[in-house]
Amino acid sequence: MPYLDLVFDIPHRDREVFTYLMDPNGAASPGKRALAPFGRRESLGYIIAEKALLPRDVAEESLKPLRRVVDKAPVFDEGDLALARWVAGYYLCGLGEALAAMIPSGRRVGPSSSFQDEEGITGESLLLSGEQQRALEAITGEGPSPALFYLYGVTGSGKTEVFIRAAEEFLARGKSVIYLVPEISLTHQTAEAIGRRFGSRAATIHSGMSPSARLNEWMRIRKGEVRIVAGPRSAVFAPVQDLALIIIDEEQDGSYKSGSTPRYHARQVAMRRAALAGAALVMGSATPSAEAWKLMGEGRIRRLDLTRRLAGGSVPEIRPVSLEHSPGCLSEELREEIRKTALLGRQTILFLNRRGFGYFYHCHSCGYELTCRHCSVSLTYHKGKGRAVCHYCGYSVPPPTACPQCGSLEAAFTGFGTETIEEEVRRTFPNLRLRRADADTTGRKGSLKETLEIFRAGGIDILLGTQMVAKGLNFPGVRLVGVVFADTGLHLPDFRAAERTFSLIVQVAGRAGRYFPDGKVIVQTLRLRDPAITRACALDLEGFYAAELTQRQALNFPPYTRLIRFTFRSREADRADRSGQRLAAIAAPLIPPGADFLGPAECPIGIIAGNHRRHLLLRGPEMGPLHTAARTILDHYEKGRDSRVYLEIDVDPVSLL
DNA sequence: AGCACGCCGACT
DNA sequence: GTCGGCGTGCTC
Repeated sequence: MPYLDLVFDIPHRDREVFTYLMDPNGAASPGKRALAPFGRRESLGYIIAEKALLPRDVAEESLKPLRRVVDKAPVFDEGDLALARWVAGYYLCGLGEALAAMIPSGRRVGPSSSFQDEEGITGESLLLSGEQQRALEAITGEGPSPALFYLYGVTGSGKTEVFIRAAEEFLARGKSVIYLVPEISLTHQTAEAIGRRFGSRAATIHSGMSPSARLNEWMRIRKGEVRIVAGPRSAVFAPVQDLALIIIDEEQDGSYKSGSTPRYHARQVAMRRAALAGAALVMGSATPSAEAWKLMGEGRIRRLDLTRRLAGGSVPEIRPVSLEHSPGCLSEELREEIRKTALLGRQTILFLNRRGFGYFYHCHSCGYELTCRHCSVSLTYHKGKGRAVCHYCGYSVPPPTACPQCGSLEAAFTGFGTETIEEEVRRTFPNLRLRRADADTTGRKGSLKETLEIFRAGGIDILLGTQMVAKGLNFPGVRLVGVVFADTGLHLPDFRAAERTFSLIVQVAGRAGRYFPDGKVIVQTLRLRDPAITRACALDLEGFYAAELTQRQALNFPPYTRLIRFTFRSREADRADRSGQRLAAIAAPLIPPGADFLGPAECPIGIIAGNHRRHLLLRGPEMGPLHTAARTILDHYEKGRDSRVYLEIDVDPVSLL
């Protein structure tokens, strides 16, 4: 066939498929990538089809030949293409953008593989508890399709072992498994464990690998040499043969949602892939997302409970403590428990979801606030760097010695971050060994891993950190967990704020006393009565989700509705305003029955890096009609759009900031 | 998303 | 006069 259809990784406006002349060697075929003359340059394109005839409106003379075919063997097949088409349709992006997100960008396939076969690969099979055994049988047994499961169990109840056993069972049947884990924190730990267990039959694909290493693993997986792939969200696209099971660990984790086009959610893609392949899907967490909880309640996902902590641990005592009358950021109770823990020769984790030393500079005389020049957020003082820094764009200034506006000395940074805590803890407990782990201390590679290893070995008494110490880590020596300030994020104008706060507290609390019955958790707060905090401290999951779902339903928010978010960005505020208003005017007559739209409005963070931001939310009970409406709206919007306004589309947004 | 073309202000 | 700022438009 003389012609080839290609797509490119560009946001498509009107046209997205480009036709080229077949290359003379005939090396080109669908599924391979090729360099092609594209505009005034050469671009890497994806060959999606061959064809014999040209559409009426295309002249043969306007076609160019390919420059060079990049791949010896196809990097994607019909199934991948079908999935890419679904991603492009669901997330309203170009087919080329979808393919680019699915397939590693490496050009050359080299040697090496993630894991090697070692001695004793088969060992370390633990005896399962009754609950674990029943869960395993449900997942691996014959059942109605689609087989959707949720392994719901407290931290330490042995979810991972059930996942691995289920994987083993499917591998024994000659099938393949994808095992998804959240970004960074759990990726390496789990991937290593999978590698140890499955040797060269396992592979991992993660952001730390070079593009060629990723492509290499990708090709091994495609050839069927690999039967189990462990990795973060992009691993949901791994081209395994005979897929029979997808595992999603820590299902509620935000890193499953992509932050750039296509803004896909690995859970959504996994459900689609599992359905297409006739595979089972099993998610797991101690704190399911509200979406998953609702589906379990409706019986659309089968819930499998793990209620018992293994390894002799028990549920720790979780005590909410008011920070109101504490002079610093450590309450009397927390200080006392740190002391007691140290005397027992055990370890403490302190958690605070905020970096820096002070996050809000305020002048009591004139009311001045120190904010970023390019973003509408306040600057955070980082003592280590000696600068006041913007966490959104990196802009920084030397910390003022007096109010920059009126010169008053009644001006200072208030509020605390991990650096503040570090200083206070060192002052209060000069003899205890403390290490801080946050984005500022883990800049260089491997430093977090090193800190965690020292902590595990007992070389640190207190581990202080942000999110990165909160999840999935098991340290037998930990007795005490202190949540320094649980309220961060609760005030955010985001309908998921309570859910995030709740699940973070429960997750962090799970780090305490996994192997001993005397675990203690202290949750410091200024909102002792906030239901997200009281219910988290009582480990009242049922109560929290019931109340949260009632609220979501009353306010018409997910999971009772679906959302599509349109975000407008421009250097000029009025251009962003006008584009938002224009989209609203286009949308108004096209809103499906039962649906509505919110906005346009200024985004909660109105300016980031000098870009003024406005957004509009399309909301409705079903995604189907919303999609149809959104496509029509976008078609109209494209004609006569302001070229200085950037529009970003987010289907099922997780954050509205 | 690139990448060139083109149309206005600063400088030799 | 021209160098280069970036705004605009096109890509088989």
